[in-house]
Amino acid sequence: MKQEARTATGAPATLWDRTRQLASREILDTALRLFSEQGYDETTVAQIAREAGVSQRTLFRYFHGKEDLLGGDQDRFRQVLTATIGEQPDDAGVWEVLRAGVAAVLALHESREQALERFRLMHTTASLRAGWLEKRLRFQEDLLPLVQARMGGSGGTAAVRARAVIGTSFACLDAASMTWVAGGGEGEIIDLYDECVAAVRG
Amino acid sequence: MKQEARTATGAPATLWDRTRQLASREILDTALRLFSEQGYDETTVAQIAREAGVSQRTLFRYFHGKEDLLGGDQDRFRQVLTATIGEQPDDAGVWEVLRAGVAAVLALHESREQALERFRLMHTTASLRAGWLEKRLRFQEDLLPLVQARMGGSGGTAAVRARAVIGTSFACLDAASMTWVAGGGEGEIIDLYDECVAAVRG
DNA sequence: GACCGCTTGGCAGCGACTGCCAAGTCGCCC
DNA sequence: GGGCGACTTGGCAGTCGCTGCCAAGCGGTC
Repeated sequence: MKQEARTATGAPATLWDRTRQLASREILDTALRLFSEQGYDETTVAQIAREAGVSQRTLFRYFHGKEDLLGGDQDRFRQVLTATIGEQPDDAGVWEVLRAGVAAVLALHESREQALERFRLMHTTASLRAGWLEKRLRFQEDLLPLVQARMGGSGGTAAVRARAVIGTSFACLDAASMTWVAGGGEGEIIDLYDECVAAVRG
Repeated sequence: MKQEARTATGAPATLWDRTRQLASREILDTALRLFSEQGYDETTVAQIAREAGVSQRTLFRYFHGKEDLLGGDQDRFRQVLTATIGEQPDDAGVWEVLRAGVAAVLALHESREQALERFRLMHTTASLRAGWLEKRLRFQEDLLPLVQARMGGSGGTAAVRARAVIGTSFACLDAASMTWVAGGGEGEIIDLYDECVAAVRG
């Protein structure tokens, strides 16, 4: 499996790439549909593969695991997050920087409905939630040097404090999205996030 | 499998209970030893069962899953946490209350070495970390009503803010324990925790 | 000593996931 | 356009965590 090549227009170059992209979408859509209809744990990978028209073996070549079938590409997630935070102005505070990162990540969802469904599944399925939290923690470690550089302060304890601030930011995102889902998708997640940060720092 | 009965002195009543307790310890010790020696993912449940002298089937009757073999009984965890937080004076602030809960949970470890080894395994093994984070999130939901009652404030948004504060507290515990492990177990976790909270609220 | 209840172990089976191998398809170059 | 090489696909077998089921064994009690 090769890295996907694209032309300057963003359209896939070869037939292979086009089929690959099509298959990927088909699998992703099928998975989200089945998860919504019958629940995550009640849906087997074999069923998704069957209904998407690929073999189970191929499905596992496209995605690293069942969890990846929801939420899609976490690499893109990571890229957007680190890029956004990296390109913030130097004089911006840590909290502003992290807020920008959160906003950028939230903007990745294609539609409000899709975002709601994904968050709903995530917060109601223990195994999914665990997986998400784990990935999240890896993002935190990625962000550590970036944030640490902005915090300055005394050397020895800089890492702890940076970790704490990043962890808090994500915890606020969790609290916000959870509440957003509980409220049926009313309002904006980022507003809830702001309220969370205010409550913590208040 | 029945609930374990104990006499007034705390000693197990029947022979069955005593053997059960012995088997439980044997399994737990074997698991921790093997995890330390060869890693969590590299250790199979079958191996633990074999070396502990029980069948695999019995092991799964004692513990709900492989994850429970590290960190032991999360019910006790939950009990201590909610009890400690519940019995804090009414005029104590949310942050003090949560700090007391964290301290009580940290005090549950039998020894410094055991705590260090557990945290080390937890923070270096992705699957374990995921499981821990998931349990943690369930604790957060348990604590939600207790904390929310203490925060008061305007009704509509009380839940979000309570979730954010609890999440932040746990995030600080994570940051503290991670840094503690990275430092080889130097100093006290609770001090690092305090520094984290200060950094966030500062 | 006999009966009842709880525990134990083995077996079969499911679901996620991986390595391996053979067959098929695409792209490119002669 | 044919053929070669690169890449993808599917199937099979196997591992590991985990569960349900059933028969056998042991502890406690009358």
